[in-house]
Amino acid sequence: MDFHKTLLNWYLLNSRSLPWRETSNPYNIWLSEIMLQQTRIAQGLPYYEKFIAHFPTVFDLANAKEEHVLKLWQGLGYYSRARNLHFTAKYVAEELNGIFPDNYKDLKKLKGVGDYTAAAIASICYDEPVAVVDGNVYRVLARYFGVETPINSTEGVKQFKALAQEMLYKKDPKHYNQALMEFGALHCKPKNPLCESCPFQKNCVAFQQGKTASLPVKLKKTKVTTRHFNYLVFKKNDETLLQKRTGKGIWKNLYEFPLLETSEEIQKEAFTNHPEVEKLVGKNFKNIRLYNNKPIKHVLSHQKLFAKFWIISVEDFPVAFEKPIIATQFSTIETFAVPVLLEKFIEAFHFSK
DNA sequence: AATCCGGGGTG
DNA sequence: CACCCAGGATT
Repeated sequence: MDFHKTLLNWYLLNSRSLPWRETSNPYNIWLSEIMLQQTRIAQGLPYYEKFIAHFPTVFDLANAKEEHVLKLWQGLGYYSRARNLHFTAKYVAEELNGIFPDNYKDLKKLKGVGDYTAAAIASICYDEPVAVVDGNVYRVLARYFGVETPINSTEGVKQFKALAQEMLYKKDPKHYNQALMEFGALHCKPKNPLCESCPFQKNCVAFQQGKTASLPVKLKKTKVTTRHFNYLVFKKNDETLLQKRTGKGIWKNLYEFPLLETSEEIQKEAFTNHPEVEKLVGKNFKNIRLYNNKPIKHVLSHQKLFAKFWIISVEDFPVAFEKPIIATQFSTIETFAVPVLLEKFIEAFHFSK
């Protein structure tokens, strides 16, 4: 049996019911594809529902404030996706009359839309015969054909892209593409794939040669740096201070308490004597208490963060900040987009005490 | 070509 | 703990 026939038959019996499968509206498909980049469906699904409810059309998204978009994106990670999403929504609404490009080549010009996403939208919305190559596709093809080229090498990317395009069932790219990804996600899983019930068993090189567990091949892992964050949680009656993260680096355009980063974990005496702290609050160390004696560990893809939250009670807020600062009632913090690390602190910390 | 960018699930 | 997820942008 042909590969595509077996695949599409499997898909017919095993596909999940998902909201973006009920439509061919490029706005919905685009939104879902951006959200699902490096993100599991279970994690992205509630965000998709939330965005569609708040922004039914690309015009609604274009007219929103970036702050609102980031707030709704909060917790999903890779926040450049949200910023690019908003940028592209404005572009499509204002420059393209709200009409998305209808082909792979032009879709790829949109900010935040790369090879994968352009192929997904083009095939799903417009039946263009372009193969998607995501993590699932790499895995299924590497195993089925026994390809040992590292999937994240330049050579591997080229090879798998060509292979995927060659295998593509051009008469129905929309369902073939989704079927291949769905098969990788549900059946040909990274760990414990369901080989015993696999319809490709007979022709799968990895299964025949017992290589399933070692495919696909991937080059090294990224090295993780460690950082130490000290958050200054000012407390003036029911108000506190927030700053917006700008420039490069993590959490761009999200909010946080004023931050003092140190090269090592810092204890109370060193903290109160730190020049930056003295500059802000003087030597009034009696008003400073440490919320968590043990640093809170927060892991990102390239960084391991250790955070201490210092509660600083004041009668007047300092004015010596270098970056713009916002005074807000603690109960109003929830309107700001903050990293999950801070969201957890805010939830646990009872500001009135 | 390498590195950066989140957060959560899985084994 | 290591690995992965419906990747893309930047350097």
